[in-house]
Amino acid sequence: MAEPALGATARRATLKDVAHAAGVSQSTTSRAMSGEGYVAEAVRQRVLAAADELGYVPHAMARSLRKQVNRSIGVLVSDLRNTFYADLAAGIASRARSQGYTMMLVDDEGLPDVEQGAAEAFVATRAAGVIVTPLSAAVSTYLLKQNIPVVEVDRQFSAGRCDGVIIDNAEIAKRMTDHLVDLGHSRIALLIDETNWTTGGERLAGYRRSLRESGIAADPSLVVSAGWGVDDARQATVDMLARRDHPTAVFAANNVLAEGVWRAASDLGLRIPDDLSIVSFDDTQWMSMVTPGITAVSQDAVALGGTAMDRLLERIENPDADAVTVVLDSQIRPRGSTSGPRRL
Amino acid sequence: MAEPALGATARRATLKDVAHAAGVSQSTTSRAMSGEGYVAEAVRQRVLAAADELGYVPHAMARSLRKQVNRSIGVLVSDLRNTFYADLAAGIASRARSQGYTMMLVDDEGLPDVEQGAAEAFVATRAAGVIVTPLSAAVSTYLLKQNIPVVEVDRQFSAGRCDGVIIDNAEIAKRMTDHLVDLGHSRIALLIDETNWTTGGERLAGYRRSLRESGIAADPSLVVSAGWGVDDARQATVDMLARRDHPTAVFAANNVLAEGVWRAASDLGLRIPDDLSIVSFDDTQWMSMVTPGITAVSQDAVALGGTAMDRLLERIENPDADAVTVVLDSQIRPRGSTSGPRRL
DNA sequence: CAAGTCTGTGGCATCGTTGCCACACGAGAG
DNA sequence: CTCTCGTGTGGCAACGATGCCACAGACTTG
Repeated sequence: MAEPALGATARRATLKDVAHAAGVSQSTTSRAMSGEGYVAEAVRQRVLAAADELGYVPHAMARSLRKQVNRSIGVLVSDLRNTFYADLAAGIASRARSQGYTMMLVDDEGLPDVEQGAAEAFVATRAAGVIVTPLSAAVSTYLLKQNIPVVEVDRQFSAGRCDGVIIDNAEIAKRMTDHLVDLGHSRIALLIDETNWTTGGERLAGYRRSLRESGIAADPSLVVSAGWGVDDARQATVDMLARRDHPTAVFAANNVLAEGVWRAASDLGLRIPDDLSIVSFDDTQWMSMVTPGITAVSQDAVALGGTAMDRLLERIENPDADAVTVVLDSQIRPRGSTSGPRRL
Repeated sequence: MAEPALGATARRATLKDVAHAAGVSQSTTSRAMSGEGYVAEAVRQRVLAAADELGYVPHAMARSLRKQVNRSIGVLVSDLRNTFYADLAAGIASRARSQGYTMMLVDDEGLPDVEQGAAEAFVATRAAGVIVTPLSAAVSTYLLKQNIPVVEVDRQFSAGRCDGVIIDNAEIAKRMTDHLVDLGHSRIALLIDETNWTTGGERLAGYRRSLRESGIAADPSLVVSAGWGVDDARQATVDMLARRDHPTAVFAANNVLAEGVWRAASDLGLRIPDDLSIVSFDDTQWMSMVTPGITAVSQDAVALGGTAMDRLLERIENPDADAVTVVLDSQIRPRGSTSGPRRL
């Protein structure tokens, strides 16, 4: 390939330039490059050589404009710095790439304004589809109205109106709570960030169902709203444990909260699980490395992302099929952070 | 905004449609929407109302084609599942968004073919610029030849030919090794994945320089090439520690390797730091949570990404300025994983 | 030998925007 | 009364690629 002309404005080569260099028309050049339609072998070679010589790369946007198709998708996640979302993105990216799609990624940082802006950007670029961990029903509603296929992943706000890929949060949260109940705990705290999303809502519902079915009176003061950060969760835990009727076990509703709980326990010099049992939603790297390990609900975020991409591709293929919600498996990984409550 | 007509093909509204609905020409509509040029206030209102009514969203690609500018950048990282790269991407994403750029993200999974493919995709979409953690000089060379601004981050293969944002790997690796030497270690292993990238190469160089300046004979068998995964590193560590002349301290060249070392030590029932001192490059979440904590080199990946984006923006602004390499700060976080060697 | 088929090529409209240019109209100046 | 000017509007040619269509030869077929 030739070096760009020094000093020259170095305009990028277009089809026209290639056509001119090869001494044929644009139509023929286009046919030669794409392999569609009749082109004499000698001419094809000449065109290909000219294209290579000029370092020609087809203008994807021009092509996309003309063909009215776009092989790029939008992905909207809440926090790339959280491994859960990063893994999700990795799963989507991997599958998208293998299917020849490019991925526009936006981290909305939990801000609805950013989410809305990203959705508009996806519409503006005429994305073939969007995968989103939604903050509310607004995104999906907007995108569907704009006729863009949407897959909600992790959380669901538009079940029935668009596809979703989730795990059974209520069921697994119930089973996790059952585990603590079976060990003899009756004062079990749930540390949670929000309960308006389906994730939080269902985890809370599962927790409550477990207690109810076990005949344990639910104490509302044991459902603690921590904020969004590690330090908030740490503080909330310290406060909670300072109470006279403190819990003997804590269920952290996600990995960030779990870190806060763990650090609080560490600050307070509590022995786990003797002084306090800890379980968590989301199995992150550190939970299998600390001593004792943290018993956690494990969901495969990469698979979640890959499945969401599969769903999106099928939806693009077949836009009018009924909305599908795929429920992936999740497991409880029992580790050392749980035991029976210490006798008071 | 109106619902899309049921059953109708629901073609997305274009400028033409808005113009027709407002009863004016496309030119006027364009002017009304963009605010450039003369438009009577009454007409502008009418156009805006029509646009809103039709749910009109400008076609970014058509605009980009016509205006010959593109506010989107390409980002190419090696492994989104590694928090280092995820944080890097988060830093880029945040800054890109605030500057009104969209981000196309590709995870090359360490594969040169994927890297090259991504570079071609970025050229095809006429990205305004690219930020890359390169696998070789090939990407930058290719993109620069195509006249696309490039910033290399974390690693550098084209110093002087394009911008870079890195830390001083050699210096900090030397200081980390010094720390071990100061504690009395003389058999210090370096567990490393590769030494061809500037990261690995410089970390090795720093390690060697420290030993040389401390008058410790370098034992080549103590520089161990582990593979890329945790299990490879774990196995390599087990093998290394089984040797008669095993090291008393291990320097893991990144967080993945460190996990392998840590798990191996755990498997072998070694007490840290009494039986083995461990230090690591890259300070990941778990290193401050395990007991004892792992002494590590901490670099702010989010800041690295943000700075790379800043660099790219300046480069786009001023394409002909000399190439700049920004060196960010890094620190050693001393924790409990290091002490003097046990007397044999 | 006329009609039809197959191969190979170029012309041109089109995708959705933008922005230059021309033009139209009313007001104010000479 | 003409001339200029400021305002407001529409026509039209790009941007880069594609694909329909027409057409030109060479060849087969009845």
